[in-house]
Amino acid sequence: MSSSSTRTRVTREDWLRAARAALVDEGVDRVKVALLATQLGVARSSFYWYFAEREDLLAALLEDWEAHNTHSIQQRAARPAATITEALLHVFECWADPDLFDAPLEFAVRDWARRDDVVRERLAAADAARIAALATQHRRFGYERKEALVRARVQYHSQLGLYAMGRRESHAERLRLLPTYVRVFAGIDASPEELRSFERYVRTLGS
Amino acid sequence: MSSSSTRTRVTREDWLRAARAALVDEGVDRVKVALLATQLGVARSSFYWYFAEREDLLAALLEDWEAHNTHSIQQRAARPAATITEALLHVFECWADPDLFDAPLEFAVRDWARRDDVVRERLAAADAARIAALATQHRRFGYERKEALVRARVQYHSQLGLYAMGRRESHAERLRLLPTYVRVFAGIDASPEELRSFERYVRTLGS
DNA sequence: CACGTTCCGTACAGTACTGTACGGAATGTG
DNA sequence: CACATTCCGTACAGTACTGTACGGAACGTG
Repeated sequence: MSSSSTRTRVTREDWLRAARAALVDEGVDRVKVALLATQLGVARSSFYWYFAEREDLLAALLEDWEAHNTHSIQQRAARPAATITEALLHVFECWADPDLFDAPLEFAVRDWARRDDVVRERLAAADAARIAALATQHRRFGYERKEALVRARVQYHSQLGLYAMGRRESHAERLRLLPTYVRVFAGIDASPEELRSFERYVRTLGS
Repeated sequence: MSSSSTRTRVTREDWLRAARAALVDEGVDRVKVALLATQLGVARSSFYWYFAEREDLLAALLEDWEAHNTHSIQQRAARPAATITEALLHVFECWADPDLFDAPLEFAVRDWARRDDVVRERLAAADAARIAALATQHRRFGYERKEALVRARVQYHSQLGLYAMGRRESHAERLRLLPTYVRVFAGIDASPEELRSFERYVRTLGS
């Protein structure tokens, strides 16, 4: 499936995948062309076919992260909903589905940002964009400007804090606490149908 | 004051200080003898007078962190108190005073732990020891085993989460929210005298 | 003021990277 | 089956580190 028509040994995607893995569990400083090459079983010159230099690889990694994680949130936040609780549950899909929001990658990037000014700015911009998306979502349901922003922040920060703890909630645990979370964030309860709909979504995911 | 009696250019403490700074704002992988040497304005051979090798420096850094941050919490948690609220406020001194709990160092070590198994184990042990100290503190005031542990965890995790956010509360903000925090953690309100006593402590700190 | 001790400068290996140059094997295309 | 294209192996510089060897300058002590 990943093989192109030629007898290409590794693709650009393979390099990116390996680099992302290294970034996530070893940090940027250990994303090295030489290491990835031996890991992939090819010479380093393959790398320089796909990328001009190491920096290009890191830039691509950052692009991917931004497009993926930030876009997932913006997308869910923009989805039409009848009530604020339904709208919130749409965003919650990001926290329940690793395919929508890649938490390990997110925190690897946050580490990276501590030592790289460019990344720090991109991260700050991403945080702002995500919170703005959540605030806009609230405003559509009548919250005035200031309260919408505060609620967006609380929601976003709470979720980041949970991830920062390294706490990996099971789907069961998540579903058990869900109604409470929603009540805290929205100020009102979600309807049983809304909760059931979210549960159905979670059940389509693995584990 | 830091100069010994000889014309020593840099001391072991100077190396440690510089290394700690590098660790905190660049990550372990950029704690390099060569860089610290130019930064301190001496040759690398000075380093090898004080340390056998780079690993020794890192080990010393880890020792310092553990002795400092963990010990501060254990110390405050063990201090005698008449009520649970007073006891809690003793621990809160750690969160208010950077000299007691070095948050930037704490998170630099947490990053480090992601890429080093030994550090990961030491960190896990430190987390456990700190939570145990807080749980023991609760048990002295009548909470039964299970509830004491849960309350200790909530308290510790909440504080770590706040730090993880990079949120730097001012002393004023901290004092304003303090009564609420205490009520949440202890389940009851602190007395006005207890709160005043804590405020006096905070006022002895800079800024 | 000899003399040992403490600390550091210089010089030498050795390793682990990055990026470049070039050639060649495998494939698709006329 | 020429022939260009795609990809990668090998070889060559060059840089940034680590650790070692050794000598010497500066001070403390008898």
